[in-house]
Amino acid sequence: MLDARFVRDNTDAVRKVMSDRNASWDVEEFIAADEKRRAIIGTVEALQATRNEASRAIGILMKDGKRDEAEAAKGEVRQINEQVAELDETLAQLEAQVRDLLMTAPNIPDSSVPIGAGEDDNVEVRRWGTPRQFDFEAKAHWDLGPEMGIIDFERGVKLTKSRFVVLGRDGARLNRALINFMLDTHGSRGYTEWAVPAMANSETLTGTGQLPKFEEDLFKTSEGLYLIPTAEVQLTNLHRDEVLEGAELPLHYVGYTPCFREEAGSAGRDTRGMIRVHQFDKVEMVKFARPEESFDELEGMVVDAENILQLLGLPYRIIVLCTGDMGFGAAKTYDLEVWLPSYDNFKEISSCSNCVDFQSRRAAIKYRDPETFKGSRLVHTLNGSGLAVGRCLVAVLENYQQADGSVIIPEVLRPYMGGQELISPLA
RNA sequence: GGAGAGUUGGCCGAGUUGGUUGAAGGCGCUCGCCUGCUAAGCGAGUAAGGGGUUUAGAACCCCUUCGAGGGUUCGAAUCCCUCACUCUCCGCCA
Repeated sequence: MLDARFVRDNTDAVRKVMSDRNASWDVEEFIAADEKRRAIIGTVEALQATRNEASRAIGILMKDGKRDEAEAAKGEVRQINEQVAELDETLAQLEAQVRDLLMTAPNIPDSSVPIGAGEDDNVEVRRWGTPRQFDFEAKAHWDLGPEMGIIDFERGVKLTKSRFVVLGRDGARLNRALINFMLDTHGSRGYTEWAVPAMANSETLTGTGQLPKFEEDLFKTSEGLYLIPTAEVQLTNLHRDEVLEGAELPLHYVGYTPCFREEAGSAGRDTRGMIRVHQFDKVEMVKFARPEESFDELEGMVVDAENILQLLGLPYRIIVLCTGDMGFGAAKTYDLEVWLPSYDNFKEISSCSNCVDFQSRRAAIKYRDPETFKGSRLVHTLNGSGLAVGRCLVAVLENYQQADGSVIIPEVLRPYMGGQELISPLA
């Protein structure tokens, strides 16, 4: 959520930002509604002030036993209340309008973000590793997995529906090994681990920005709860409506959860394999930081995500998303893209964003630091995948496959698989 | 799922015959004093959100908020209704 006062005072800047972002957000409508709203608040509060005073006077009259005078004053107050009730109705409408507008406005990109229309304008920052040259015909995971008996697309459909997958045998173990490896690695670098519910209520989803605008992307239960699309939602909302101590910042959190996405509107994209499915596993990093340090923390978070890929020996590149391609709540986003032979290209495996105060304003996450300022201020929140487990599994299979149909297990994962070095093809 | 008790400021905790109670007291925290340092002690301050004024990184004024929402009333933390959550007992169950 944007700061209403900021929008009010920087209409031109906001207008430009919205166009940079390809967002159709009506600045004029907001300004008009907000102005009306504030005017009504003024009159309502003036009326309330006189009413409060009159009420107090009645109390004194009653105490003094001046019944008649008190009764006369009551009528006057009743009239004021009628006026207030009437104004309150229009005020409620205006407040709803202003809130809805504010809730659907995307975040303002940081000045360092490249301006661009879409994904073609994203800028590559750096690369690591060299994509392997295969001296045999490399297989895509959607062929390799079923042949090895470790990915079962058909039974995923049978059990649930399309875009759900089953992992079997060493595929299931590899998945679990990846999760534990990622959690342990981040844990050893100072991230506190959490295990959180896979379902969340609407306040939680509103706090991180999925609601109200993106409800169609979420699975909803009959009780009005939602399946989480990412652990970011839960890890960030851990501190909703809390005031953190400045001395304990920055906080570095990590958690593993399954993630659920409707993928409404992505029909036809990445339909083969398990790149885009309704349920996938992900290890997520979340940080709470002071405003002045949040962009440094973002760089650090990218390094922590990279570290996983480097330890796994998977080639990747890093890009900065341009204004037109950034997510709703982000002020700046780096994507990590891993090399996938089946795509003959890099594919997103992590997205690390600094949301600055966009989420903390919605979720009321603040911090105090008496040495530096009075009262409390909004913290900055950051989140990043560390990493998407399913896509990582795919990357391992495809990049480490051998001519005989087996797959070498990266060394760092072997301790998590009982020392096993190889996933063998089905006999 | 059934019965009962509860939900007050950063924390603990008073306040239920409705009326200067946004709320006693304590802890914590901030500033000052005192002591050779620390501790103890003394004094002062210390909620959030919103609107407005101004010599505007600060100050002042007003409104709202005592789990949430609604109702009664001139006036509600205090009375009534609905919901959520917590605790205790019972039932059920990984």
